[in-house]
Amino acid sequence: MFEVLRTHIEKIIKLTDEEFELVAKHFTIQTFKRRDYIIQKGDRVEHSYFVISGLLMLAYTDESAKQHIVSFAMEDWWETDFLAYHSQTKATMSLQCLEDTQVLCLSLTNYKQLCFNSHKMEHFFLEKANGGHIGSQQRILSFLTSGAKERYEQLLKRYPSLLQRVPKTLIASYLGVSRETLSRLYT
Amino acid sequence: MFEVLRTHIEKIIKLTDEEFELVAKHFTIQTFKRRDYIIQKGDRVEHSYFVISGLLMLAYTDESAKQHIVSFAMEDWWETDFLAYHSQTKATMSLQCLEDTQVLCLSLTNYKQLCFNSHKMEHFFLEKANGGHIGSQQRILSFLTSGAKERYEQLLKRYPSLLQRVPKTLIASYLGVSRETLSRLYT
DNA sequence: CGCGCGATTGAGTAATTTCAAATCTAGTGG
DNA sequence: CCACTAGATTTGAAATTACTCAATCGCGCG
Repeated sequence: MFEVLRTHIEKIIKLTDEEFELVAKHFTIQTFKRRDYIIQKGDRVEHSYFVISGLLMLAYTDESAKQHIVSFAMEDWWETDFLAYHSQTKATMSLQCLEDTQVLCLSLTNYKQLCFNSHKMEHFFLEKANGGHIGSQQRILSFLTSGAKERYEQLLKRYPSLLQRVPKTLIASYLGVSRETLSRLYT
Repeated sequence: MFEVLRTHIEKIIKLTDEEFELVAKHFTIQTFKRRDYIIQKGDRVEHSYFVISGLLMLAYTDESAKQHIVSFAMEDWWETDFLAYHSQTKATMSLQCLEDTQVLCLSLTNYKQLCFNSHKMEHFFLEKANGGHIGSQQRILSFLTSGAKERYEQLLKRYPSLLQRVPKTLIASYLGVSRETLSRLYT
């Protein structure tokens, strides 16, 4: 279980066994079933989640009950409603399981403690945050520069497994087009 | 000059005079004129920039020479081509001055040194990176959930001064619509 | 076999783009 | 103070693209 986390962290910083032991203590494990909500709109967001196995979607539901997918989170990803998490406000988005999923949970308190006590871990989170920022910026770029078709191709190129794992309706919602339009793109 | 930076940093962490002295040594000052490029596509990106005064735009130019604005950077903002900066690759975007602008430059080496030597500063950058990630995610959300008109209103609400400072053509390019469409929105 | 979910297709409507032309505005030089 | 110009903005009209709503198709599962 925790080996996945360790491997993940050690892509960025090296930890001794004792150090990793200490880090691991800050996490709890949880398992969810397909369709379960980890976070629902309005919840207090106590944790961020590291996905060990399974697949999540971070989605916003608008006034007319339409879902918009901000992000998919597969194995090795960190996800939560980061705004609500860091600013301790109510969730505006929901985090839902698209498959049976196992996650490691990190409370905000433990996150801060980890950062405060370990320069290395703070560095790790800094790298992750930078990566997240860059990734989101690339996604913004794709909205500005590419039509839906190109965005679709880019997505499949980057995450080929996604098409196998999620219905096209959700892909469409991630791309920002209707499912009908997506369906008509590649004909 | 540097007081602006200090005030900015101290919104997040407190520094003694000596500590700030040390931090300040890692920066250099540069001034640019309106229309100057700070970064051009293809450049090595050596620095990230803290805007003291003036206004920048971070933009991507596509195959058909059309500009797409990823971000405006006003006073108190950090900007650069973060992907190129952190991964030490050539710039894919350009950073250009929309007004005469004064910036503090932080080289990647100095950034790393600062992080390595100062837990506080690393914490500062972590907070900034988290903020950047959250901000970008909100922008993605606005593309998914809102039409161009709403995005325009949100932008003006958040940065009322922007309309005074930049031509609408650029606003349109930031919103992802043609200038003609933007012009027709509020009639 | 038939139900239900997801994907596709069709038709009409709405929104956006493109290209071209007209208008407006701020700053410059006479 | 005025005329002029360059850049910015607006407007018009046709063409494209995407959306909605509805109907149909395909397939796995009880």
